[in-house]
Amino acid sequence: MMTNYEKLAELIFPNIKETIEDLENKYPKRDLPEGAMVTRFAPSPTGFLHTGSLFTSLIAYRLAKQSNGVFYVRLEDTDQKREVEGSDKELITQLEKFGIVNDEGITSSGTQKGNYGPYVQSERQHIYHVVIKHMIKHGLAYPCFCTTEDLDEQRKIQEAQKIRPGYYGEFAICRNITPEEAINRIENKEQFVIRFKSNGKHENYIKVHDEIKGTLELSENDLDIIIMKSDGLPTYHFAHLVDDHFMHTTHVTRGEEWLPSLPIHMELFQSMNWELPKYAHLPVIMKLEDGNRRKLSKRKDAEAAVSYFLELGYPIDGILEYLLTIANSDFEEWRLENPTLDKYEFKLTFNKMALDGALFDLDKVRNICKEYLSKLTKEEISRQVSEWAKIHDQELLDLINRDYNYFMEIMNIEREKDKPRKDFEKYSDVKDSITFFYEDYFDEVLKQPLPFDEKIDKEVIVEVLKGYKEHHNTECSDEEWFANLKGLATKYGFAAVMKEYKKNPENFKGNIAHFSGIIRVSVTGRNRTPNLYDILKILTPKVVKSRIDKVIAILQ
RNA sequence: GGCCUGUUGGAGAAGCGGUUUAACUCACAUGCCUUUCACGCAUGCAUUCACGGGUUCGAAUCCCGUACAGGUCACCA
Repeated sequence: MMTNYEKLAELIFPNIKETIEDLENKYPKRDLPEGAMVTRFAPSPTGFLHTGSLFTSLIAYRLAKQSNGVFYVRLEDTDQKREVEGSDKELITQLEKFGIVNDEGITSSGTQKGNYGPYVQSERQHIYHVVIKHMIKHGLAYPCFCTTEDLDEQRKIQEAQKIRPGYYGEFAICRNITPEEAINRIENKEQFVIRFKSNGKHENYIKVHDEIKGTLELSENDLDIIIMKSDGLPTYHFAHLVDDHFMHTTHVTRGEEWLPSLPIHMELFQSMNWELPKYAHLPVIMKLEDGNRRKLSKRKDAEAAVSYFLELGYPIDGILEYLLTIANSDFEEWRLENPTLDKYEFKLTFNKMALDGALFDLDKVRNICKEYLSKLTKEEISRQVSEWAKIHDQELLDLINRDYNYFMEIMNIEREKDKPRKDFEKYSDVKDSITFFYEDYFDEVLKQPLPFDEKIDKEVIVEVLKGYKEHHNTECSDEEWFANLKGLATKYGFAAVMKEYKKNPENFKGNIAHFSGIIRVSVTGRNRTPNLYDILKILTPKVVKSRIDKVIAILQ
């Protein structure tokens, strides 16, 4: 003999034959070592990867990896209105660029992998319906026939009377509808949603535990929240219950905006008698505007989209290291003590996570990237720059490909030593600082006035250049070359020693800095460069002499 | 507006009742070194931990209030 609840459930879901038990059997407990964490990243396909999402997914990913657990990606596409075509693949592709590769879930090619799928919520409708059917049968959920207008009106009344708005208690009109009436109305084709029948009391406080924030006291949930929309798709709260249960998530990591809905989730899990996962509500990355903090916004802040960094060519590892420094406050110190270890040797912990969101600090990102790039070998940095150029800068790529070994030598200037240069923070900085190594670019430079020091007369410059050209020789050490340069400087009336010049500047035509500056400007077209000796050596004597001739010709 | 959370220098933060006259990193400033630059080195940058009160021999650390900031109150996630 069927109860009326059962009849109602049958009427709404006539085709659902599976039971909760069937699902439990289909998605058995994962066989994982003790302490392994199952985490997930659950984006909605509403656009490209946000810097904040990269942050939360990095944490989820590391938590799983460092505990030999599982990290999966589930697509939360239950809101068709906001969906952006193709953004799901884009999300995964970008995540993969950062080395965040999921064990299960959706892939960049549009397929899915793993035994707990489907990992796309719109494909899981059947599963949600099994659970909802069960809940209706057991009086845990009910159909609600209130229209959006009804709800709006009720909200207005509540606000006017200064009562807490929402669908609860006496305001939850449809919870008292008998199954018989509900059956009638559904048979009359009335639209409905399914609501959860809450047993909570708002006056009761419950202790909730968050891995990061600790134990908090929140009001018990008493809202009869919607679990299934009229289009048959689940709402977030319900999908969270079902998916994280059957996918056996151990730790739910999500933005802290979810904290207030934790009591809802707790009651949901409790009603099904399912084990509650652990929750970690992560701080959100902020931005300072007019003295106020606000969330990093994709619309207002270029750096909110991960693509910004990719396009400008910030090194992936630099970004990741930065995110790790804001994820765990002791990461920076660890990095200082272990400069050569892989960043993932560091173990992320909840108790070192910040309670509130850090301001996104581009200066610090820059510094970390500079530091990172300066430590790479010439092979590695050359490879990274050309990889980037392939996608983002054809002109640079052409330059590199003229002679890859030449390019590598340029990149090697003052590299691979104790105190390497730190002047690249991103790949897009490279082009401008290497163009003068190429003859056609240098000829362009010569069309503009050269930035010689104004204190030195043109005639002197020409004289010095002629003299230097005669003696130019880099077939020796840097020290020898510079000693020779000093000798030459003295010969032309320049002070070889700075201190002597400073004592009596009027006794000299200039100092060694001026003297080397003449060579520097003539050969590179600029007055700030890396070590001159290295540059001269790479350019070869032939090119150096030809450039000096060109400059002399211009000056005369 | 109700509820929740937070507030240590410009930024990230350590500290969680007594060698803290508040560590460290970034930024900034000054100086030194130096052939320019980039490094490097040195020094400076919170007499005080949002404010007010309380507990205590003793508080950034515990309690209360105020202010400010953030989050949340959808058939969005």
